[in-house]
Amino acid sequence: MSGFCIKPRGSGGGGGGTKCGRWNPTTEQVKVLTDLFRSGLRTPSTDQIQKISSQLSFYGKIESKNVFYWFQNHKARERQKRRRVLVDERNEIHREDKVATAKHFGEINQVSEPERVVETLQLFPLNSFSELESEKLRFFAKEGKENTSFSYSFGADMNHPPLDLRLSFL
Amino acid sequence: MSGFCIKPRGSGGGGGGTKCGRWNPTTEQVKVLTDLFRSGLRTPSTDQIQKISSQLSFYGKIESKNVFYWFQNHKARERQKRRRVLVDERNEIHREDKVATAKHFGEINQVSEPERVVETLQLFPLNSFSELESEKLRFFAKEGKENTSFSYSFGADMNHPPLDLRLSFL
DNA sequence: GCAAATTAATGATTTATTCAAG
DNA sequence: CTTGAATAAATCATTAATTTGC
Repeated sequence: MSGFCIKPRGSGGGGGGTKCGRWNPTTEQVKVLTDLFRSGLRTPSTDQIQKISSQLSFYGKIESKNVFYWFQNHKARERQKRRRVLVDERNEIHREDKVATAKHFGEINQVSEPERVVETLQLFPLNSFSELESEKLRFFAKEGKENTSFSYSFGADMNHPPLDLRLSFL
Repeated sequence: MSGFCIKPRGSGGGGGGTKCGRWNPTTEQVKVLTDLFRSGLRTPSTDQIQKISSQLSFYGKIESKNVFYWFQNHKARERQKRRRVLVDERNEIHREDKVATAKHFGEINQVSEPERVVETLQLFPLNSFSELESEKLRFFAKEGKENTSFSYSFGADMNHPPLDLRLSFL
């Protein structure tokens, strides 16, 4: 009966010799976990975690928390991956915001001049909405009680205007 | 005159499939909106919506109603997400065994004197957790009952046992 | 071929949010 | 308004891949 994890880590010092520092899943374990994930399992319940762990223990040392962490990490990193792809697409396509992705393969209207009409936007009637909007938006026409001011400052990208949102809410 | 959206085609009968019909927020816009949401804003007033929209128009085409809908949708979806989690929990566990939380694992660091009680770890039984873990994983500390059976079959490698995962999901 | 050095993956922790009870 | 519950995001840390010099 060789111990599983003999010594997590020495307290001080370099904590060097960590032998059994962390779970190292076998390929079988990873395969099962991945398939479960692909089957749609995202955040297994405690019950599920226990069962999975129990089953996977056949293939090697494993604890429930490993399963828990695995799903957390895998889910997060899949999402991260997706997000990055989307961001890349957005960045590469342009900031011109035309719906470049013709998901709807409908008639591709050649918006030859999307041309940001920003200037017009600035003229946007600041105290009334379009008809359509007014119908929907008059419901919250109850103005809020402005108390504090909220200033929003951007990170570092000076590509955009300074934009300090001085909104009279919050 | 909501003419930001260049009408791709006046025809269209129901005015349906307008290509430009849908607002496509830029990452900057989303960032600002998200930050506002995180700052506590849930249902902005008309004034607030106008100001936000006005500011965000710097980054691309946007209308007030977009802001309005964004907040409505975001709020609703956040809530929906929570509800969904709760429902899942209730359906699958509906007991004291809450969902595994990472918070409950965290204890390793703060211990003043870790004390090499590691040997206990060696006793780690395959279907229960060590004391240390049990403290953290007490949420796992319940064995499940098997409702449905989920049989998992491996590819080809017979190096492993049959392994039929009997999990109560899917 | 082989280790030391470096880089890429990924397991494990910590931190910041969210909604909603009390 | 405060706090409980539960992440998910961000981060830390260690292991495996790989590169490199010999």
